[in-house]
Amino acid sequence: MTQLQTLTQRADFLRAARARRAPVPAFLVQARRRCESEGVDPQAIRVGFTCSKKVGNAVARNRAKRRLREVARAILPLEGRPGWDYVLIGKAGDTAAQPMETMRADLSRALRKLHR
RNA sequence: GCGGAGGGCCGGAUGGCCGCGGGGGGCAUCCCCCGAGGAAAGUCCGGACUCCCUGAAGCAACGGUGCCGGGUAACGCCCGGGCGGAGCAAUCCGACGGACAGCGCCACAGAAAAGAAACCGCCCCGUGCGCGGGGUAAGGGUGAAACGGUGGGGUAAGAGCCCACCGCGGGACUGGCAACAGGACCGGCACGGCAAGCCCCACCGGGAGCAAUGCCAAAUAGGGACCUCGCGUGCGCGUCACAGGGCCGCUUCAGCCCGAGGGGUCCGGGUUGGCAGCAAGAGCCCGCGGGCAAUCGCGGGCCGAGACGAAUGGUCAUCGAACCGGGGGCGACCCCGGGGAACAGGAUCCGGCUUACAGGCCCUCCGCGCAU
RNA sequence: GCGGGUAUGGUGUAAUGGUAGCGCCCUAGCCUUCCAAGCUAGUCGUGCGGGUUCGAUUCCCGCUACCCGCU
Repeated sequence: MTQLQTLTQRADFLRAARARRAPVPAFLVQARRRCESEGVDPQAIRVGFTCSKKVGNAVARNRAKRRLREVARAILPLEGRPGWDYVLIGKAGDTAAQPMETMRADLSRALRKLHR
C-alpha cells in the first residue's frame, strides 16, 4: 500500500484544477498525472482537499473536509495510482449529508472514470 | 394557582473497533497521557509582549471619554450612590458637563421663532366718519415650541402694577468625601429649544502589530554601516572664535549629526526552509478574613490544546430532551410507537463589550386570587 | 492579523435635518396601415433594529450583505 501525501502548495491545486474532473453528488474530484520534472517521488499518491466559503461557516467547512479525508483514507491507497495528484472539493450541504457508504462508492466510480 | 422581575448554571451521556494532532517511554512491532467555547465569533474598547521614532516641558492639531465615589494592570468595563423617566410593585431604562465664551439653525403655519415686536382685537383723544395719533398684551388663532399659572385688587382698557399660593432665579446655613438634597430669607418674572450642529471646559491618548520580533542554514544580487587619514570662514595661526544646514507639527532648553574625498573592515535587503516567540497565567478550584458590593488579602491544592492546506471523524451498541401519533386517567401524570439535540470551533495571550443560541435546571423577589 | 468604503423603485444614479427627484425599463392611451421613434398619464423606493430631534435618506449606536486595500 502506498503512503498518502497531502498537497500544500497553491500551484499544485491550480495545476489539478486545469486537469480532468469528475462530479458525484457529494463532491467533485480532480486528478492528473504528475510530470517527471516536478521532482516528486514518482511512487507517491498525493491528495488535497478544498472547501470554499460556499460550503458554509467554519464548522461546516471543517466537517466537510473531515468526511472527505475519511473517504480518501479508505479508497485512495487501494484504487489510486502512484504518480498522480487528486483534489477533492466539498459541496454545500451534500458533503456533510450523504452516507459514507455512498461517498466511498462514488469515489471508486469517479476514479475509474478519471483513469480511462 | 395565575401573571411578572432579577441572578446563576447546563447545553447530549457512556462504551467497543478503525483513524487524527501534541507530549513521554521503548526506539523493532508497541504502550501511556492530554486534546475547542460560553460565546473560541464580530474586531467595538482596554492591556501584556515585541520592534520603530533624539529626549524633556509647553502649545497647536487630530481622535476619544463625559453626574459623583469606589474597584482594577487598564478601560468606553464592573459595583455602589445621586438625579430624571417607566411601572401598582419587584425592578428596569438613561451619550446624564456647559445654551450669560462665541457662531449657526428652528421648514410649513403664524402678527411675531428670540437684544423683542404687535395681525385681529380692547381702550382713550382728535375727526372732514375714509381714518389719524396714542395706550395695552387680558381674549383670538398658528405651531413641536409663543416671553410665568390660578384667584383677587386695581384700571379708560390693561399689565407682577400690587397681593396670596404655586412655579422660577439667587441663597446664609444644615446633612453628605462628592454628585446632590433640605432650606431661613431675598428678588419680582428676566433667562425658549437644539451641543448624537460647529464649539467651549475637564480628563485620556506616540506608531505598528506574533505574518511583531530574534536566531540558524542554503542559494542569489551588489546597496549600506563602522574605523582611519583629512576638511568651511575670520584673525593676533591657537586644544581660538564664528557661522550654515539637519534630527519631534511649532516654540524653548538639552543633546547629537553633516559639511571632501581616499583607504580598510563588516553587514543589510528579497526568496525558501527550520527553531524560538508558544503557553505556569492580571490562571483555575476550595477554605478563612476585610468590604453593602464590584473586589482585595492570606492559606492549601491543581496544570487544563498548541496546529501551520491547520487535529475531534467513521461505524456499532445502550440510554436519551424537545416534538409527533395512539391509549388510560376528572386532573397533575402514566404507558406504547416514531423521533434523535441550539448557536457555533482555537491560531500570541489576557480583561471587557456586543451579537447568535433548540431546550432544560436552580435560587431570590413582586402583584393578584384562594385556603389556613 | 490590521484597516477602509458602499447599500435609495426592475436597473443606473441625485437630494444644506423639512413634500424623496431624474434617465432607461414596465403598463395604458394618442400618433401610424403596422413597427420603431415621438407625445401624455401612471405603477414601483431610502438594507435591518434601536436612539437623538417637533421632524432622519441625512446625525449617533448595534447588526446584515457586498466590495476594496495593507501585512
